[in-house]
Amino acid sequence: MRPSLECRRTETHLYGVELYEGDDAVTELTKRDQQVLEAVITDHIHSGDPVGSRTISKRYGLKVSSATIRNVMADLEEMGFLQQPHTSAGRIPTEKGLRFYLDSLMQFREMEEGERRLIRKALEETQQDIKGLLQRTSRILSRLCKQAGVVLWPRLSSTHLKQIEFIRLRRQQIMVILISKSGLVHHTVLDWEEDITQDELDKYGRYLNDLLEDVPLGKAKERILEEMQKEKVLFDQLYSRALRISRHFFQFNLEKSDIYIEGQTNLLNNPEFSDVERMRRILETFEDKSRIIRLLDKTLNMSSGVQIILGQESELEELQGISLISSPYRKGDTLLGVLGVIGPLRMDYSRIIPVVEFTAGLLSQLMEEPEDY
Amino acid sequence: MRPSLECRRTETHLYGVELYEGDDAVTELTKRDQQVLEAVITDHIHSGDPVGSRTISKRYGLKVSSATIRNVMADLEEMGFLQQPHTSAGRIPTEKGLRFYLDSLMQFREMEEGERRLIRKALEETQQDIKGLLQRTSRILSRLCKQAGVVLWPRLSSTHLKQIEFIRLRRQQIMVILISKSGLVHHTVLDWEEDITQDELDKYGRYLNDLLEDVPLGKAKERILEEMQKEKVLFDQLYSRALRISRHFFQFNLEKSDIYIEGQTNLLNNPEFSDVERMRRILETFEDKSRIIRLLDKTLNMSSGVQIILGQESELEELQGISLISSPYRKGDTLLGVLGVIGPLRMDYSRIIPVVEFTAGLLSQLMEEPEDY
DNA sequence: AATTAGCACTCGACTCTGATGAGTGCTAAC
DNA sequence: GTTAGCACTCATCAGAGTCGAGTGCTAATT
Repeated sequence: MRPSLECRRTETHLYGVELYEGDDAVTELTKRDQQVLEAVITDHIHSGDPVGSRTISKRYGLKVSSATIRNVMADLEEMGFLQQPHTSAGRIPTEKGLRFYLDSLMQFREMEEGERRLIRKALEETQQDIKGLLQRTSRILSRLCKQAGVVLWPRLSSTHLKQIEFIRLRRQQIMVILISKSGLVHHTVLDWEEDITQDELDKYGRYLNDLLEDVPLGKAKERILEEMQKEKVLFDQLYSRALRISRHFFQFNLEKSDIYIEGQTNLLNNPEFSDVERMRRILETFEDKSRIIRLLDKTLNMSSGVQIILGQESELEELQGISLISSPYRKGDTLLGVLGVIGPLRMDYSRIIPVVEFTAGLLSQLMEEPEDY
Repeated sequence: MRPSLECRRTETHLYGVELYEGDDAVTELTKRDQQVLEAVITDHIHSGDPVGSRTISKRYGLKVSSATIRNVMADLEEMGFLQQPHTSAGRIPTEKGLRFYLDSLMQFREMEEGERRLIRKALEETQQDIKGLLQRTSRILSRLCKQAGVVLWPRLSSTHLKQIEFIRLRRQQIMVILISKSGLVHHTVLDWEEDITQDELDKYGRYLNDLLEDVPLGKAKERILEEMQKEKVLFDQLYSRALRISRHFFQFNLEKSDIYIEGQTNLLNNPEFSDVERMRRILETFEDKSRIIRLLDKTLNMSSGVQIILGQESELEELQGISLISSPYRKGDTLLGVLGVIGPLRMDYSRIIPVVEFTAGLLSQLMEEPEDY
C-alpha cells in the first residue's frame, strides 16, 4: 500500500535533472510517465524486488491496463529512468530515475510524534558532553532509519577557543590541549626542538588565551601571523616561541576531523547486501574513515539543506549501490558538521529525509544553547 | 604440508584439560591418539574442512593404514575431542580437542624476521601519541594475523598523574581534563551544583596536582579521602570543594576503558563466517564494545602470558565459534591493558601466539621508555 | 591382540531435467 | 491511443541421478 503523503516538496536540486539528452530533442515526461515512475519506485522501495506492469496497473490508481503500463515502462527504460535486471523480470529504477524522483516526484511523509520524541529524548539526555551527544545522535539515526547513522565532528576551525593549554610531557615533547567553546576537546603531542619548562609553557598558555579570545579558530592562523609581525613580539623570545608553537599546532590540527558511524550491522539486513563480498568492500570503506570524511566534507560546503548522494555521484567506486542522506548542522551562522544516514539506494526517502532534517535541526539548536555564564 | 615446528611449549593452562571424565576411569590418550589429534587439528586449521582418515594416514608420518586411523578417530570422538559434522564427513576438533591441543600438543613456530620488522616499524613510528600508538598496534595485529586486532586501553587507575586541569565551560558545568604520565588524556564534563570561577578552578588544579603527584591513580581515591580527614581541610572551603569534585570525578572515570578493534572485515574472509546472519551477530557484538571490554578485562587479571579463550569459555553466546588470543601489556610491574587477536576457532595458533606475545612485549617496552626529563 | 584390506553404506555436493509462473514485447482489434 | 491476447523469455524450484569422500564393520593377516 502506498503510504499517505503530505504535500511538501524536496529542495534537493544538487544534481539537476537532465531532461535534455545529449543532442536529442526535449524528452518530456508526461504526467502519466511520472505517475508510473513514481509507482515503480515506491513499490520497489518497499518490496526490494523488480516490479511488473500488472502490479502497477492493479495496485496504484492508474486507470489503464497492464499493457499500456508496459509501453510506458519501455519508454521510461529507453530514457534511462528504469532498467531491467533480466528480460523477463520487472523494472527497477536507475540512479537517474531515483534522482528525478527525489527532485520532482517524492513527497515527504509527516514525522510521527513518537519519532520526534525518541530523537529528542536521545539528544537531550542530561549528560552534556559533546562526544556523547554526537555519538548518541548517530546511534538514534541508525536505530530509527534501520541503516547506518553517521555524524561528522565539528572541525576546530569552525569553533571558538575556550582555552588552550600546553603540558610538558618529557624532554622536547609537549602536549597541546585545546578546548573549544562548544566543549570539544582536541589534543596532540608535539615534538619541539627546544626543551621548555612547564612554567614557561604556562605563560604561553595565558598569552595565547588572551590573544585568541573570541577569534574564530578558522582565523587563528591569520591572527597569529599578524601578531608575529608586531615589533614587541619579534624580539621577545617568549612571545615569538609561543606563537611559533601554536602556529605549528594549528597548521596540522585545524582541519582534522572524525566521524561516528553507528549501526553498520543494520546494513547487513538489507537483502541487496546479502552478497558477502560486496558487504566486505563496503565495511572496509567504513573502516578507513578518511574517505567517508572527505565525502561528508564535500557535502558540508555544498548546501544548507538535506542532500542526497546516490552511488555513482559519490565518485567512490566502493560506494556503488550506496546512498547517503545528509544534512549539515550548525551553530548560528557557521556550519559545524554533517550528519546523515547511509544505506542502499533503495531507502525510504520520504520517511528518512524528514528524520535527518529534524535531527540536524535539533542538534543545531542544542549547539546554539546560550553560553549561560 | 606440516609447517616446520620449533620446540617451545605453550604455558596457557587457563582451562585445565579434563582427562578425567565424570565418574569414568582415567581416559589416557596414547601417544598415537595424540598424534592423530594433532594431525586432524593442524590439517583442519589450514584447510578449514573436515579431515578424513585417508588424508591423515597419507599426509602425516604415521605408519598405519587409514582403517587404524578410523578406529583411533572413533575413540577420540567418543572422548569428546573430535566431532563429525555429518555421518559421511571427516572429523573436526571440538573445543575440548582444541583446548587439549593448545595446552599440550601445539608447538610454536618461530617468527620470521620480516614479521618482527613489520611490527617494530608499525609501533616505533616517530609520532609518540599514545592513541595513535594503540591504534597502530591493533592495526598491525589485524594485518599480520588476517583477523581482527584488538587493543584495550590502559585504565586511568593503572597510571600516574601528570596533570589535572579544571575548566569552566558554563554555569555549573566543569570540564575535567586529566593527563597521565604515559600521555593518556581523559576528559569529562561534570555538572556541579555550585558555580565556580575559573580562577578558583585553577587553584583546585594546582592543589590537586600537588596532592596527587606520584600517587598511582588507582590509589587516588584513598589519598583524597585521607586528605579529607585532615583538620586544615575540613574547614577550608577551597580545599574541601576541590576534593569533593575530584572524588566525584575519580568515582566515575577511573575504571572506564575503551578498545580499538581493527580489521573486522578480515573476519568476513573466513569461510566459516560466510553465513550472513552469523556474521551480523558477531559484528553487532563488536559495535557494542562494552561486552568485549569486559571480556578483555577479565583476561587482564588472570595471568601474565598469552591467553586463549575459545568460544564457550567466553560465556558470551554471541561469541560462539570465536576465539580470542590475548596478552596483557605492562609498564614495569603494573599491567596496563590487553591486546590480542579475535578470529574463528580455526586460527593458526602456532603462528599467531608468538606474534601476539612479541607485540605485547614490544608495546610494554615502549611504555617503559625512560621518562626522559 | 593389534592391524589391515575389503566392502557396503551414508550423505553432501553437483548436475540435469522439467514444471511453474512472473513478466515481457508484439500484433491486431477496439 | 488503448487493450486483449498470445508467444516467448528466464529465474526459481523441486526432483532424480551421479559422484565421491568418508565412514563403520567384519574377516583375514601379522
